[in-house]
Amino acid sequence: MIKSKTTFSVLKHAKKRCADEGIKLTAKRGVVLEGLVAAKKALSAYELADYCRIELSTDLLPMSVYRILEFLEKSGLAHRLNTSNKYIACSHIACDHAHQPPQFLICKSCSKVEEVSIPERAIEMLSKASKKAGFLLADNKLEIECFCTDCVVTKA
Amino acid sequence: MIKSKTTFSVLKHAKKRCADEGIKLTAKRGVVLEGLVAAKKALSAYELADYCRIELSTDLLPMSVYRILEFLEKSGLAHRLNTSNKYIACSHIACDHAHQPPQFLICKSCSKVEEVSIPERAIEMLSKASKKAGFLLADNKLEIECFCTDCVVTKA
DNA sequence: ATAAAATTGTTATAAAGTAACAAATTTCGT
DNA sequence: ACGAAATTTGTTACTTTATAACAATTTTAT
Repeated sequence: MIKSKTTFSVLKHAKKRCADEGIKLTAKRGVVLEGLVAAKKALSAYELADYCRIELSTDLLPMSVYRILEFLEKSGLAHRLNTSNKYIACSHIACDHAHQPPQFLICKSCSKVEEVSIPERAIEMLSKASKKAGFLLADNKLEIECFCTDCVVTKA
Repeated sequence: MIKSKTTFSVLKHAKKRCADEGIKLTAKRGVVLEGLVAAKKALSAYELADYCRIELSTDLLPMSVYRILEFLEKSGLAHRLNTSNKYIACSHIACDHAHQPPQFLICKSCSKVEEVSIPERAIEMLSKASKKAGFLLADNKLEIECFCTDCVVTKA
């Protein structure tokens, strides 16, 4: 399989970042991350295991995939989408600056995911409304169910 | 088991509403809804089956529970929380007026759930940010991960 | 009363996720 | 470089979550 320039470049950044921060990106972890970056969409742990086996010639048991995904998430290289039980590569791996907790727009129809940053002001309003109800925002992560433009068009 | 006044009252409202709207709230569906209302928290389908068996003396196979929950959701009597794969009774069963799509504050520590309505203005901001990224909000449902006051206190 | 539709029962199985422990590898102090 | 400790990976078994497929029953409407 020929790695796209983009995937290659993202992985290079990831490796550099791990080296800098003392995060151990082992061979297997690298493969899982590569799969996630190359897939360019959210994948379940099992789908990712399939992807690694078929596209990257690396056999991985689900248990290993889960463990590695947990690691990648802690290291900020991947995100877990709780609404779909899938994982997606962080879209900021190749950036060097720090980032806000992400918000995700998830297409209900085709599962396309976009990582965005909604205005600070909107978060504040959520925070305020929560506080009023006796809750404190855990983080500013948000998973928002949407339809992407493509799916809206084809449906109309 | 002695039904609390509240549960009883909510169920009465639910039955009336179903009668009015031609929704068939059968005996089993009634039991599942009763369990959900009485539990006063989000339950998985399996937890709910246990609850119905133990507290309400009604045996229900998971398959049935899932089917009934699907029905209750369509009828607006219950909500499915996608982030936790659990279900919760709609907090507006006893009201008669129409309601907005709900937002949920979910305690990451104790799973307590509060159904709220965040300000229209906040939704607008989300909608706008989404549109900018090429997504259309599917509905205004939102599941927000929080810590409830109790859990924040006990942790501090 | 009876055909059609809706609901429920039943069995089996798929899919998602985790626990527990063993083996291998890496790290680090001496 | 050597061996103890820590980390990572392999392996097996299992739990939890969810659905498919079809049969039996009940309800609804004509």
